[in-house]
Amino acid sequence: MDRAHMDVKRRRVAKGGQAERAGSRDPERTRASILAAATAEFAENGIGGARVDAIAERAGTNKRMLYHYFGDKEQLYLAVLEEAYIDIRTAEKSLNLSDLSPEQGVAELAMFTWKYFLEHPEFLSLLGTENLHRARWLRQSTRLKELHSHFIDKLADLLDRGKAKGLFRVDADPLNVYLTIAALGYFYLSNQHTLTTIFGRELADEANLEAWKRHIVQVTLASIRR
Amino acid sequence: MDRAHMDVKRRRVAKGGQAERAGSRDPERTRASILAAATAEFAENGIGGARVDAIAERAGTNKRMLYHYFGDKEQLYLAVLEEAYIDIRTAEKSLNLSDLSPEQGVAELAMFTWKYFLEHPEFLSLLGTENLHRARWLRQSTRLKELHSHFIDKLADLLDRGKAKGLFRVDADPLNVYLTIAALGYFYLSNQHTLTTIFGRELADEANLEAWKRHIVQVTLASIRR
DNA sequence: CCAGCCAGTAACTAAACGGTTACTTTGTGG
DNA sequence: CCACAAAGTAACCGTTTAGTTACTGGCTGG
Repeated sequence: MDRAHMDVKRRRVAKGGQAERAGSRDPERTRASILAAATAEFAENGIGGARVDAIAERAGTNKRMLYHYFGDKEQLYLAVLEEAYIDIRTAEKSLNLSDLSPEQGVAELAMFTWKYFLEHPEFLSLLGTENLHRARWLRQSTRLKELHSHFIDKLADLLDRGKAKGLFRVDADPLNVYLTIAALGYFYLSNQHTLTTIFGRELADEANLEAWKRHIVQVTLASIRR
Repeated sequence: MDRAHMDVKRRRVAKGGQAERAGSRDPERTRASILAAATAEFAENGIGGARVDAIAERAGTNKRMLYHYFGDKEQLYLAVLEEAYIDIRTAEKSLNLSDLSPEQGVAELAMFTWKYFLEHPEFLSLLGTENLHRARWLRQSTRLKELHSHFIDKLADLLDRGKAKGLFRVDADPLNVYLTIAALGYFYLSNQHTLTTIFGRELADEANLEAWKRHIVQVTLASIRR
């Protein structure tokens, strides 16, 4: 056999759109590939419906590696959840609300959140799964408790500026504002399949998505304006 | 054995709060008991996590009866889903919006929806599960397609009365109003576990629940008022 | 009054599942 | 250059799972 002489340091190029498959002898990539495959599998099937064999196959590797890197199915799920939260909080950091007027800042936060939810359906799905289990894994996670919401403070500052200018109600609460934004986006997207089936409006159509984004901004601002 | 002489037509009284157990020789009750047990099991664990054995045990019967009445696990899930939708639409019929002023009517609908969600966590959970699977079973269901939303029409009438009086914006859309009400209630309750963990506010506290109900009413009205 | 049918039980089965074992391959430092 | 550790493979294992079989008990109508 001369297979040993081939494939030296040559790495497979990831095919567009698909999760990267594990390369040979590249632990970093194998780990990442398993995590990506697990994210998709857990998001599509929930924790009870996800299959360890399916994850290994999607990752282009085998179960042994999955257990090698992540311990067991539950720890792998936790790693997926942690990564998902870290990703959104990291993305939120790119928002610079302090440069904007209070109204623009709230509008920007609402549009950012909407866009993030729209582009990351797997995040919404994982949230749903985690809540089904009453945040059992999230509560365990030490990593995520620290993550907290430094970001609620930034929103509080924004609201305070608006209150000082007499634009916003003095009782406007930052967590309530965020919950309002998140609720309107989350429900529309995560429940779109049952809603579309029952009410017969194609919620996923471009025009409807755009209209709902405007609706979120309008509603959020209306709820805090004096 | 004289077991045969006991238990004649004597039926077990359901214990408070718990799902009724199947009685002997009472097909109606056995069926209902399996359905109640399945509702709880699917709501707690999702479709992939629900166990047929667990359902049979919770129902106080055995698997054979479950397959006898419902065919298989998926058909049982569909029966649970159908019942859950029929229950909420039936409850909605008790709302008499036409007797109220437009503003009172919208407020009443919002409070009704909130109360229903609060008292039926299993319904929220089943919605989440069904959406995870892209409404796969709901779309199959012929029973539910007919159910539709006769109720959106009643809301449209209410809005029209408000528009005629110059109270509501002429572009206020009934489906959007309902989505707004449902979104704010659904997200707060179904995601309460992750939200409470991350943001450290006990969303399930009585005072917070009451405040959020008022928030929903206020936000909904603010979004349609001229 | 009993034949037949329906409710109900328990033990079983084949397949799928999460997790492990025994093994091979390969890059790297002494 | 080779010993060793880490990466990777595939076949395997015990358990759990959805679904079935073979059976019992008892109500009902002819």
